[in-house]
Amino acid sequence: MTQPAGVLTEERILEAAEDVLRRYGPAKATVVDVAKALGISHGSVYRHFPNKLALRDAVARRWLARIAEPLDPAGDPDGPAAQRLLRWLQRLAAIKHGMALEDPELFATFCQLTTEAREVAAEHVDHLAAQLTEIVADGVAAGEFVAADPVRAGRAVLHATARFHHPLHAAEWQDPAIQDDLLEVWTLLIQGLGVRP
Amino acid sequence: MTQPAGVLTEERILEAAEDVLRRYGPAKATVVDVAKALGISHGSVYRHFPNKLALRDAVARRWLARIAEPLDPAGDPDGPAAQRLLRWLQRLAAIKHGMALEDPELFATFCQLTTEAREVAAEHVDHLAAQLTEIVADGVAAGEFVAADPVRAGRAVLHATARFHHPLHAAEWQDPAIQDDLLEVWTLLIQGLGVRP
DNA sequence: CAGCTGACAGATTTCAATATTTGTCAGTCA
DNA sequence: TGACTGACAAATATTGAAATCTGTCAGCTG
Repeated sequence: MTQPAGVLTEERILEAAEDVLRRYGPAKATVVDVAKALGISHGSVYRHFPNKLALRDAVARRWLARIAEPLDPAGDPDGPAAQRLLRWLQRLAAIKHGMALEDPELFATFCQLTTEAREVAAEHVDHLAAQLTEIVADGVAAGEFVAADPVRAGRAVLHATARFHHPLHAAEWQDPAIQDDLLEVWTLLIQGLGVRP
Repeated sequence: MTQPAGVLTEERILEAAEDVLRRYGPAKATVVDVAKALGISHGSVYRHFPNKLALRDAVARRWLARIAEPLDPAGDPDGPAAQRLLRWLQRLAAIKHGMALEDPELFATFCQLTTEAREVAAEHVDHLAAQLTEIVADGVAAGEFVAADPVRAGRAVLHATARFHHPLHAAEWQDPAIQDDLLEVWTLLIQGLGVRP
């Protein structure tokens, strides 16, 4: 429980906080627990974070950044934009669905944390939308897509696929048809109702 | 509290149950309350509904039917399918957003009831998807849309617009930009990324 | 003196006793 | 006879006293 010293950095506090949240869940995790895990008094934690909420927000931010990082379109630059878009959506869905299936309790913790940290979640949404914008813009540059405003189009794609990545819909991910549903929505988005296939 | 007799019909019990749910909320509403409102003993309620859950499901079913009814595409048969689709989506959104804004407590009751009654909610989703399918099929018949399978397309449109009508997203409806977001998604769905405007 | 401790007040949570509710069923009543 | 009652057991919810937690700060320590 008492960890050998080293400097007390925000990083180390976050590490411990994440651990405690994992172990006890969001309802039971206390600042005292975090301090105990670090072998310090809980007062010290307040030297680095103004309050418990800020600490939680910081944990949520790290968590979400870790999700967005491997999705960066720069990591998958080849092929038609339509296909890259599909791969991006499927990867995002796979990450979330994986979390939800493998460790439902941890996922619940994650959900609660992120829905409470509205600001942080909004940043994350912006980040994801920006990644989609990049793909759409590439598609436009390649003459593959027509989009007057790739920024708005990127956001619209994210919104249209909320059911497949928004944690609120986690319960629906149990249904194996969810994969097909995503494909179907993607098809609509790409082709539009007005285009011959 | 004690209502004059008349025959004790399921209809009257549902009426009373809905009233009690409205008044007390889902957490406090008891079968005893419902019986009291009808001036009967709570045992009598169990003569018509096997248990409390079935009673709640029945209330939820009525509630959802009342939402779906005015949306019937047969009530708005004129104009291009794309416009009818937009009107349908906007009407659905307006109904839900209106409930959420005007009487948040009642809406919360409604949400809890429907998320607990998974079966009933699924029926409702099917019902809405069928209405969308109708519009899409009309569009295809008129040569306005191309959709290999209007049933799947209808479902896809409903899924793609979940953010705008699914009660889970109610918190996001506070943002006035939600109207524009819907328009944007609709545009994508109708035009597709691949069509010149 | 910068970084930490630990005692403290007020807010929040826990826990166990107490009360209410659900669902059943033998019996009443018209 | 068939619709209804009301007493009952088991499950669930409420309550309030006790315990814990959050956030502060005066003072310690290296």
